[in-house]
Amino acid sequence: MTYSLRVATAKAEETRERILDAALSLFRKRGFDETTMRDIAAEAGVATGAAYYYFRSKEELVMAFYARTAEEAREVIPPLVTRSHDLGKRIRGIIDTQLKQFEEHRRLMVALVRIGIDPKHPLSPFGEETGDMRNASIDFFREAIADSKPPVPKDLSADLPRLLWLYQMGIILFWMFDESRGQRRTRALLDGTIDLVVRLIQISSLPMMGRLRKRLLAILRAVEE
Amino acid sequence: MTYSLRVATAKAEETRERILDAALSLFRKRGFDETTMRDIAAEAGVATGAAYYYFRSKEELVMAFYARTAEEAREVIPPLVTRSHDLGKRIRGIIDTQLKQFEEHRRLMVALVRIGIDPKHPLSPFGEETGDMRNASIDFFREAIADSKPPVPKDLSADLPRLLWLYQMGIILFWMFDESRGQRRTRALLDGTIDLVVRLIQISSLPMMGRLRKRLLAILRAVEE
DNA sequence: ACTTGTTTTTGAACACGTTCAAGGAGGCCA
DNA sequence: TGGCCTCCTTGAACGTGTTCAAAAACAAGT
Repeated sequence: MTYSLRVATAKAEETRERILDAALSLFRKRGFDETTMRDIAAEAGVATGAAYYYFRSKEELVMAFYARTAEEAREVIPPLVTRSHDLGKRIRGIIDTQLKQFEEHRRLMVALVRIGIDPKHPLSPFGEETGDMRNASIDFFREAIADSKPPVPKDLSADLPRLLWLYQMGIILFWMFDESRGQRRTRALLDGTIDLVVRLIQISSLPMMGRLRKRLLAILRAVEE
Repeated sequence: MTYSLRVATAKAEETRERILDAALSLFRKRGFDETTMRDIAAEAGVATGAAYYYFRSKEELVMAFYARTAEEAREVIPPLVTRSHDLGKRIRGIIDTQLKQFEEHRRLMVALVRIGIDPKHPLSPFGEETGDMRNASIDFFREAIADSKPPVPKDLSADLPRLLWLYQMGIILFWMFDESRGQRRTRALLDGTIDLVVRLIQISSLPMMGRLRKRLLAILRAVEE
């Protein structure tokens, strides 16, 4: 799941990397729309068509970047989660890490959203092709709610990770378009809502709230069919 | 705010309408991406460039459709809201009406979302240029919470309409990609969540919950700066 | 009717994402 | 060495959204 087509030899791998690096460098300097595939190929010192030998589309270059960071995350996040039992801190840690990874290319992710919001598109975060990456990401949250303080009721533990992942996607979306200095509006949103999420889980854990939990889960089921 | 450029004469208005109708007809038959501007112009019996005299881009053709339904909504929704005091029914009515309006062109709206999700784009529902339409839409909800059963606490009445509008946008987004028969997953989502929203407003209205309301509003302020 | 200015229409031209047929480059076996 | 196969590379060509200079149609004043 490295989002690259055919790479059999070392030289090919090197070419692919050169193209991806050229692309990212230009994207950062001029923006996604302002960079042409011809530019990228020229910068990488190959013919125009070469990029399409390794990447199916311009957007897939961005996806390759995303996949690269996702691999990094798989090494960074798990140890981070075990560092504390506080649920809020764990969630915050996961999200902060991802944001930091994307930081340099914040606006670039817009290109992914534009096409990815349609679940039918191959590169959609909701689609099939990205399933492995998505599941890995969801598993971060699965780890986070295991043995956490406050504890998560058993009947939520199957679905909550997916809901938290969705929450994370929302935050990232907001962050991408947050032009405030240092993206401090996103900080405010995180500060306010993570607390809320944890509190909500806590409240719904009360014995008297079993009915509420069942109702919420029923909605979730109905929506997912 | 009709999303049309220069229309000085009646004949021009007629040409514009012919182009828009040709576009919508083709979009519905073949889909947005599969329809070319040359197709549209040919169908309307004009030269390729003519479409760009009336519409700034292919997407603006979709926006013109959206604006058209928005005008319709302004006539249909207000009387509908006064028909009942039940907050849930009112909200449901507003959303159902919009969905019905879009029904025939459900997948078409994807084209708007793709570019509109970026608040910087002129056609974004969050941007400046669409402000009038957005405000009109928000006002539907302002009417809905006035004199409603259950009543809405005063300190929420300024912000709640915008929040409900956001909720509606989320529902519409979900609906656009809902391929279940008759979009019944969206129905399930509505059935479940409208009740929840109303219940939430109800609970937060309890006198003891003044602090919670203040906290939520503080988050909202911080996020909006 | 002629002039002048404005609105509308035209279709060629441009830029860019993408495709593809053709041609190396390098290995492997006879 | 020659033949063959796979992997990689090339750059021209295609389709499409969009622009634009020029022409046509029209309106109004004289």
